[in-house]
Amino acid sequence: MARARLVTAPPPPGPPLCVLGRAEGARIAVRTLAPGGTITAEQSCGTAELPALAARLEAESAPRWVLSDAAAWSPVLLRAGVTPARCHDLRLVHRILRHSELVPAAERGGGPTAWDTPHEPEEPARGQDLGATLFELDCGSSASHGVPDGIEEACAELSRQQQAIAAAEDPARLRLLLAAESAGALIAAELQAAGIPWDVAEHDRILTEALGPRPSPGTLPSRMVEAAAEVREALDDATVSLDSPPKLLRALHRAGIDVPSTSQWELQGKDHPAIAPLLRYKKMSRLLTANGWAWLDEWVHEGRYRPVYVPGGVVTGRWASSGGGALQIPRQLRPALRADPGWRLVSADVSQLEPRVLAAMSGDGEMIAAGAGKDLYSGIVEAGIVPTRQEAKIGVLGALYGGTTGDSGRVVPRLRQTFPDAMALVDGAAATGERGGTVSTWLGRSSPAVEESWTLAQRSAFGPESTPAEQERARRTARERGRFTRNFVVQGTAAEWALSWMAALRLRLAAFPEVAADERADASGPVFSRRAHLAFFLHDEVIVHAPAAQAEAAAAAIRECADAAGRLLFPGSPIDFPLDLSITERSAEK
DNA sequence: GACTTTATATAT
DNA sequence: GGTGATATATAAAGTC
Repeated sequence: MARARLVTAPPPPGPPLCVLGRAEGARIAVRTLAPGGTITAEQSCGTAELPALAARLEAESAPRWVLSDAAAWSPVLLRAGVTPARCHDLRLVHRILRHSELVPAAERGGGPTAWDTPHEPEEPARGQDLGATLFELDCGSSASHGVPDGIEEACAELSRQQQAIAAAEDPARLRLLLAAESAGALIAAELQAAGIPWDVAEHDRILTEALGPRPSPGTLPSRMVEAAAEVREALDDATVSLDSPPKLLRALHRAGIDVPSTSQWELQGKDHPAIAPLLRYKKMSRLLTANGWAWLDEWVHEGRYRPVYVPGGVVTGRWASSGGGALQIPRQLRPALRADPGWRLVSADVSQLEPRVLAAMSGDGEMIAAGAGKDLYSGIVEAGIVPTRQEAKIGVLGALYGGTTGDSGRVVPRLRQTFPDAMALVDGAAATGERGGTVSTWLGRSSPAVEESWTLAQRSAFGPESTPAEQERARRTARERGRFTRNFVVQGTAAEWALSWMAALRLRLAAFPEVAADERADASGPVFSRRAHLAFFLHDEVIVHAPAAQAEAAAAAIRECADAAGRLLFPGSPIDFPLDLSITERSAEK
């Protein structure tokens, strides 16, 4: 696997690097480096002058901005309307390099350093309070809990990272990943700044329809009160709490309903008059507590929902979010996403992203053909492999997740016959994981290594003095890890595709012309009110908020960038990534 | 009382 | 006797 490198890779061609960092006093230094690493210029300014200086350098040379943590620096720049085209996020890059199998172990860095600081969920991350980070920059408190942000520390870390990248097995591939990850950091900051256009009245209407009118504080909405009364009546227990699983479970047992838990899945199908109202109550309770009026008050201001996105927040490279459950917005509330007057929502999601990514990674011609230009699951049906689309879907998901029982267990062996290359890739990843090994995505993000205790437990379980229970437990944890690594390679590569898609799209949209002053969507802020911009991202789906006149062009850009992402990751592959795309004023409940 | 764990819901 | 991945959020219950 590891090929000897006989020559040092030449420095990559490309734009100059501008490293941003704190200098003496309250100054901020901007150090310009040629691609080879030599310093060609250095300037400094106060915080207030930074946006002007950054805007000038951006216009002059479109550098790659080297930022200790784009999440911390972006708000300062965005407030002043500066949107860097490219960046290198030292914190995110550090995390990838630390684990990547493409990087020789000696170059991955020793023990944890200040650069391993995880994303800090910023305290006032709600409302339009983008000034908080600027304040932190002013008073210098961010250094205490964030990554280092001094100019010398940033340059030293950059230099260390460049050395690790140059020593990597496939530097060009790794650079793609690092550029995509860094672009993601800029996109996340911009998504938060722009916000999701949110129709409070529509949200309130959905809540009122489902729950009854907004109740006074401390009381339940009328339809929940009614459902609760029906449940208590049917259980013949006038006081039982429906919100406490243990108490509810005991009450169900007293009424002769034999269920192991109070979950929806166990309840449905039981024949008892309490079941139907209880299930209704649970649905309503979920809506009220997760996305009710309190959520609306807390998270939506001036027609925008501004969640905090956390790029790379999931081990596989997927994004996480913090605040308001942005990635779990129930489909029921989708109609509350509504474009501003005169604007449109251009929504696009990739059909079967993960199976397509698997087909491309493995070069499985049969699987690529099954999805060519159409629904991949239907393609599997048409090829005569399974009788129904539903079975095709269950089988493919079983292959990605490691399902061995039930319906997926029955279908997966047939897929293994039909798509040997694709299945060999995920099966291989699972086998590596079961052995305690590390697997990597297409561009080189690697799964975390197992704990030493895990390896020891596995070893001892198969030694002479182990009990059957010990062996069984070891086998189970090994299989669990196999399912994790099996899924890691596909989910992680899909995340890389999605980042590449958005990174390209972001640059395309930024080049759109500005609309006239009276056509702006002011709530999106000074930067994003003037032209089509990204407004939402969810793993395989984007929503662009666009002036009506730019909606068609935005849709075309979304499609072209999906094609471009496919070619970037899988050059020469016939794989395609068809989109479901729509231009609407209001997001549709799917 | 502050903190952690469990149960249950949601998304892909 | 367990048998499908990755997550976040809430509230109740458990722990110190």
